Amino acid sequence: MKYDTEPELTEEQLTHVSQIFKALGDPTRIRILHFLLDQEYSVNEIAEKLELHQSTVSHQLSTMKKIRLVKSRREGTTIYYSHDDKHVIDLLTEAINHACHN
Amino acid sequence: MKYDTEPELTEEQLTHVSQIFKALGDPTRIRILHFLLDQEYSVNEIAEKLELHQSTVSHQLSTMKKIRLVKSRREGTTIYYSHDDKHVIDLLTEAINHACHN
DNA sequence: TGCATATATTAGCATATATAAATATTCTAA
DNA sequence: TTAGAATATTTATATATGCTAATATATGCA
Repeated sequence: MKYDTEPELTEEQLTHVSQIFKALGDPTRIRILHFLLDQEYSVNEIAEKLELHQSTVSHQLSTMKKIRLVKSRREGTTIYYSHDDKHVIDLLTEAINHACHN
Repeated sequence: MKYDTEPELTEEQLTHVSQIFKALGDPTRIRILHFLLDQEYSVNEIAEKLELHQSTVSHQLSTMKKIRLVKSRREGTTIYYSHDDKHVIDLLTEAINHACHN
């Protein structure tokens, strides 16, 4: 039996890649990330615009921040979020573009 | 309050895109898809090479087949699987490449 | 200090899903 | 038609996760 010559994935690669895809595998997180495509927004702005509970947005932002998909910036009591991984944004927009003409 | 001018994602786009990312968000499925990069393999070959239970491989292949990530071909009692969405393969390899130098 | 606003965290619930063992199905060959 | 091989399905279990309400924390201001 002959097998592929592709190099095996390392444990780290597997973990990292699946973590990112897992984060993108939820409609709510996709909506949030997509909303942050070109501009930063506060938690409340995101919640209002996307019609989500404040705690839901905060929670999902925190999960995305843990794996460096978004970053935050404080201004008084307000915290602005923006995306923090251009490559992930590229993956997302490519997937969306592909979903369009399909 | 001013909001982004990006077009809102449609329900269909959201569902489709999150479905694909969700499928890629599991290490076992990534290993299987990656193993199928350049060549088709039978269920047993995949199970042996990746050291997974036969039922696990069969189950994961069936979930990926449902959403057209893989396709199958029968030859006697053996069923060969291969990937069926070049674009998803591209997303995967891009993510892996990025994970390498990171 | 005390109050209001914005955000974060906690806890509970419901749902989803990954794995594995056991069983069933499908096909080939004798 | 019957046995064996390959794959699929069923069932059970454990784990993860998304959402919500409630509460906590942090900041700015009177």
